[in-house]
This record gives sequence, structure tokens and C-alpha cells, in this order.
Amino acid sequence: MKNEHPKVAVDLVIFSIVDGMLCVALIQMKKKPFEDMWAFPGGLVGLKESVDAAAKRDLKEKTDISNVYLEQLYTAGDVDRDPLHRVVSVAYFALINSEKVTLKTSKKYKDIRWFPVNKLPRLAYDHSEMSKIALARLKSKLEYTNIVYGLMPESFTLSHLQQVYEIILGRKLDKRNFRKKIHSLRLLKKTGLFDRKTTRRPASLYKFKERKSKIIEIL
Amino acid sequence: MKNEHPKVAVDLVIFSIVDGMLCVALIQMKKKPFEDMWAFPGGLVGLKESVDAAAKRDLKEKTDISNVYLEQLYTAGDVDRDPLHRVVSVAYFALINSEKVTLKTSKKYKDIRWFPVNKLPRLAYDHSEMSKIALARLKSKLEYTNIVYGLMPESFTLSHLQQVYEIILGRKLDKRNFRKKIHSLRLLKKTGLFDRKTTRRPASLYKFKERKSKIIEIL
DNA sequence: ACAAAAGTGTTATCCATACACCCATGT
DNA sequence: ACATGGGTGTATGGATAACACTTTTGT
Repeated sequence: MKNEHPKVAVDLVIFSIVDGMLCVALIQMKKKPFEDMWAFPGGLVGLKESVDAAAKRDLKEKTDISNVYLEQLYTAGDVDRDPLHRVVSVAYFALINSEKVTLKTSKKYKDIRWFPVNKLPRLAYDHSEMSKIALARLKSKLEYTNIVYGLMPESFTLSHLQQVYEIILGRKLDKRNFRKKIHSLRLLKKTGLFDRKTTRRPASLYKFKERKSKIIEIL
Repeated sequence: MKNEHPKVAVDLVIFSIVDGMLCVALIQMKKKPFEDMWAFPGGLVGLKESVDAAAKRDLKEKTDISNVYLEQLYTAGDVDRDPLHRVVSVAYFALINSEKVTLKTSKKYKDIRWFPVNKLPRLAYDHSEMSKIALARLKSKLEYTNIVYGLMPESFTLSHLQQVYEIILGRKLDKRNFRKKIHSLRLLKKTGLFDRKTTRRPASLYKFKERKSKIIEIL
């Protein structure tokens, strides 16, 4: 009668904008039966750590960053989702600004890489389903919260912010309407600095007044 | 090193309208350290049942009904949420039409009863927090899905439906606007019958065209 | 006849959308 | 001077919100 219980794991759907595409971080597995297949990073939850803490720990291991947007997604509890063990997995989704992050592999995995969300390989476990749910949630929350801040650098131009929205939502937005909306929400403040990286007219740089999740109608 | 893992449980927040109030079902506990306290019903997930199945099983045990609206809420994973064991709990919320249901206790509990959501006793574990999250989710989903059907009998009057919305949202709605909206959504059909229980002008009875969850702007 | 809930339309306001030109800069 | 993205305002249509009276029944 010992050990007659499911184990608990976490899985991380880590989103970032890389090369102008919405990407997720995937690890390549070493062990059978999923050898060489790709999956979301994750791991078992220890007896003395909270599930949230396990997700944060794992995120730190893979990206070496903490203090990012991290939200529980849902819990996958099918009996056969892992063919070898009974594992109930709590999925999280994270938003990071990839510019200063390099993904770190470990002995446990063959590789870790960014994949554009619309060009995912076949994934292990029920992770294909998980990716769909995560993407739907991201799109939906983009429209009524301020969580984009998780994907943005410290300061950025309004066009850059608009691009991120367009990439994720998969449609063009009207520049004037976008700016009108963003300004009316009063989430941003001007830094007073300008983007000098471009060779054209410099754009004002903005930053978020605060970087924590709020509920707001955006688009 | 054996058994060094959290266990997995489900908790059920079962909503229903009872005596014109939004209520949840609570069980009264027998065992220490929560003796006599109230909590949401729930139980451990077996090794060979999915988490969803465990939730359904538990709901059936408590209410003797199946085929109701049941949705995963979130997973509570704090280390100390249960002082005796390490239990990660997947919370669900269910909507039932209480008219034909009587709550069933069991040897495990002292009692089971409906409590109005705004008059809850102090709850065991982290269940007070859970009740807040469940209620917020119910209110929010009421506004963009058709899940009210879970709380309604087979056929009902428009005024009855409006009352249910008003009870849950905690505010009065305009009768004409409500009806305009409901009709424009085309979720209902007239049964052709009339409510003869009242002593006044009889109201048309309606039923839902289909009883499954849909995303729709309602209020 | 009266009490009580059922049923029904119109107007005003707000918000989302569509749309085009001038500006500041580096080369 | 020119090429490039930055920056700005207005007009229209659709949805939401406010609002009051007539109808049908049982007693």
C-alpha cells in the first residue's frame, strides 16, 4: 500500500519574443520512451517545497532568472499522460524578456532551445495540448491585463510594444488607436530618453509605471 | 526515500442557488486538528484514476448527481496548507441545480450543508482563500460564457434567469436590457408552456438550446 | 376592480474602428 | 534632398445604458 499515490510535477511554458517571433523554450529529452523528443521543462515537486516554489526553482535552473511573470495555468491529471509513472503535472506559464537570457541545459537534457509557437515539433506527454492552452491563455490575458510587461525590456518604444502585441495576437493593430488606448490606460511613463539605435527619427522610450499584474481592458 | 512526495487531492466548490441565495456545500469535519470545522468536500486521487475522474467521483458521492458543470479552478500547493500531511489539492468548481438534490453525508463527516457564500464560517485548510477564488471565477465566467445553465432547472422563466444573474452578480439588472441581450444571443428556446405555479400573469417557460459551455459576451 | 408580475421600444451616450498627413532625424 | 519610421485627431457606427407604460391573469 506504500507509494500508491500519483506524484506531483510542474511543467513550464516559457514564452519570449525571439527574432520577432513568439517562442517557447523546449528541452530535448534523453531517456526513453521519449528519447530525442522535445518537451516543456519541468520536474517533480519536492516534499518540502510549495508547487509555486518548484516552478520558480525550475525556471531559475533553465533561465537563471527570477522575478519574472509566472502564473499557474492548469493541472494535467490524466492517468496515462506519462507512460512510465503516474504523474500529475501543474503547468505554469512564464513570460520573459529573452534579450539578456541564455537558456541553460543540464546533464538531464540533450538540449534546450527556443521554438516559434507556430512551428513546434511533436511534443512528449500531453505537451502539445498544453502548448495550445498556454497560448490561448496568453492571448486572452493580453487583452484584459497588463502582463505584456513580462515580455518587454526595462524601456522600449511604443512601436516596439505594439509589435509585441501584433506578434502575439497575430494581427495588425492601428497605430493611432493603439497609442490612444495605451495612453488612456496610464500604465506607462516616458523615461525622457530616446531610442538612438535607429538611424531614423528617434522614438521616445517608455517604461512601465509598475511591473505587476493588473486587470485592465486593453484591446 | 520512499513516499517522499506530496499526495494529490481534489476539493470541490459546489455552487447552487438555495432559497434565493448563492450557496456552497460544506462538510463538517470529524478528525483533528480541524474537528467540527467546515471545509469543502474532497479526497485523495487514486493511483489509477484521473484527477478529473476523482472530482467527478467525489461530486457523485456528495450529491448523487453526475453530468453537471464541473471545471478545474486552480491547484493549491503550499507546503503547510494541511498541517498533518503534504497534500497538493486540485480545486474544482461545480454548478448544480439544487432543487432535486439532497446533500449526502457519510461516515467520514459529521454533516454536510449549504451555506450562503456571504455567510461562510471559518473554513479549514486554505479553503477561505479557495472560496474567494471560486466566487470570483464564477462571477467572471457568468459575464462571458453561458454557464448559468448549470444552475437552472430544465425549464424556467426569463425573470427567474434574471434573478439568478442578479443574485450572483449582486446587482440589479434592467429587465428590458436583459431580455434584449438574452434574446439576441439565441441561447434559449420557448417551450411553449407557461409557468402556472404563480397566481399572476403566467410567464413563458424557456429552456437552453444546448447545455454545454460556450464563450459569449453576456452582460 | 385590483394587485402583481409579464412583457415590450426608443433615445442618448460611450467606445471601438477606420483613416492620412506632417515631423524629426541620419545619410 | 530624401528615405524612414515617429507622431498626431476626427468622424462614424455599433453597442450599452437609461428609462415607463400596457397586458394578462387570479382573486
